Amino acid sequence: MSTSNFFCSNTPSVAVKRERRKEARPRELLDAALDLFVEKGFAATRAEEVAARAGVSKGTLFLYFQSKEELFKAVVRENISGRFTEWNAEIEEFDGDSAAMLTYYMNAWWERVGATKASGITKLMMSEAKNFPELAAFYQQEVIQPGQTLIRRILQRGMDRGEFRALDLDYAVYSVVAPMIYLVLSKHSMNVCMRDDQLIDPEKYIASQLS
Amino acid sequence: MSTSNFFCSNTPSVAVKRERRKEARPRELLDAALDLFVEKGFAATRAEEVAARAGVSKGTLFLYFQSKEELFKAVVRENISGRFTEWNAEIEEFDGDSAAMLTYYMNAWWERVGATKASGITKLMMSEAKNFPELAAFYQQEVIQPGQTLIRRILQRGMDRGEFRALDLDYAVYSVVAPMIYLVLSKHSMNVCMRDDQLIDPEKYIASQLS
DNA sequence: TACATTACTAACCAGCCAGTCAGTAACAAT
DNA sequence: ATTGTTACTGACTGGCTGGTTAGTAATGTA
Repeated sequence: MSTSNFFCSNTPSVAVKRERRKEARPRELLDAALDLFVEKGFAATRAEEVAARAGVSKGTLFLYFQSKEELFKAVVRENISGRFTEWNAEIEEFDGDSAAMLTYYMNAWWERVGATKASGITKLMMSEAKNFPELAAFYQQEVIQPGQTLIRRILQRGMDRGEFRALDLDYAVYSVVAPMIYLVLSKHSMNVCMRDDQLIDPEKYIASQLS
Repeated sequence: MSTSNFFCSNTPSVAVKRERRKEARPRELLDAALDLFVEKGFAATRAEEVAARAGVSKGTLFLYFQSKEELFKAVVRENISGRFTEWNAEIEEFDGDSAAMLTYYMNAWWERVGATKASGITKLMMSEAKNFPELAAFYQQEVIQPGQTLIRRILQRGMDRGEFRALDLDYAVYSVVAPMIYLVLSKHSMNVCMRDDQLIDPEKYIASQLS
């Protein structure tokens, strides 16, 4: 204790100037949380660490988000499920053939989610779903359900317009999703053992899946 | 407290008869550990739980394994890396053409590892490697390294005998490994969203990869 | 039966972390 | 300046878990 008093005059120059920015905090916290969740997983990410990266104290984090799980849900909404309304709208006004539409959406998804940090969430859910059933349920109904519905609508459109043959929808949806999942996993899990030139070229891969 | 005293005479009939079975404990603990690690991941599996499933107390677990990480390493040795010596030996005496050899080994791997609980270890490492660098290093040199070497030997044999065209070995090894990884992941991560009839048929899948 | 050995247990400790809250200081209004 | 509001902090709590150890009881021996 005497020590801490003795030295405390050395460091106060770095004394953090406390700021009040109510508007900016949530986004900054969400950004920090996305980074850390993707990097270390949900369980292994400590709340204090998220707060520190966002430049606030742990207390502040819990001022804006009720719990660590709520923080995670907010990250998912911000980066993934929030986009479904936008995409569902785009479907209405798209007027090419359905194969082109499918290609467009798969590439759009890759650009806006697959290629970004957000895709780490997918991998995270796969590894931790069992340990956090509530989050798994949330993800199921907030991401998987809407995603499958979206693809189903495109496929249905193709069948209605006579562009696709009659399909078992459940199976066909999976055929569309599986390669995208594979892309994401190879991006997030196999980087370690792959050289740059071994990385899959997403655009070619998507094209090759649409035979 | 009065309550616990009050009721304690009800349950002692189930009083566990303590057994001394020094020989059997390690295997029982390893089996329990494999189950739980695969089911819940490394970090989320509690030592006491492993002990309980093996029918001993936590103290006993640490009597046989120095730490949780050592327990994990032992599980990996028991279920994966222990088999490499056996397989390396088999290579010597195999006398078909190298394509058949490759098919044989991929199917053998699927039967003895991929299709069993042990394949869950692969998924586990992918999700938790970053949080446990020492385990990652261990897995790298105990599993990935020998595995790649094994495949390399087969490919090299094929090239030496003029059965395979000249290959970039690093790349070719990955081409062999990737589909197996995909098989394992779809087995452990996508069961939730796949119906039985959607599950990939491993044998056909392997065959289709060998074009 | 008496004694020795040791596999096994259960209570305990130390450290970690999500979540809380009494207090502090930044800013606004007057 | 003075006062009021509230965004923000950091010390604290309670619960959990990896690892330890003093003690207990199962088994062998004579």
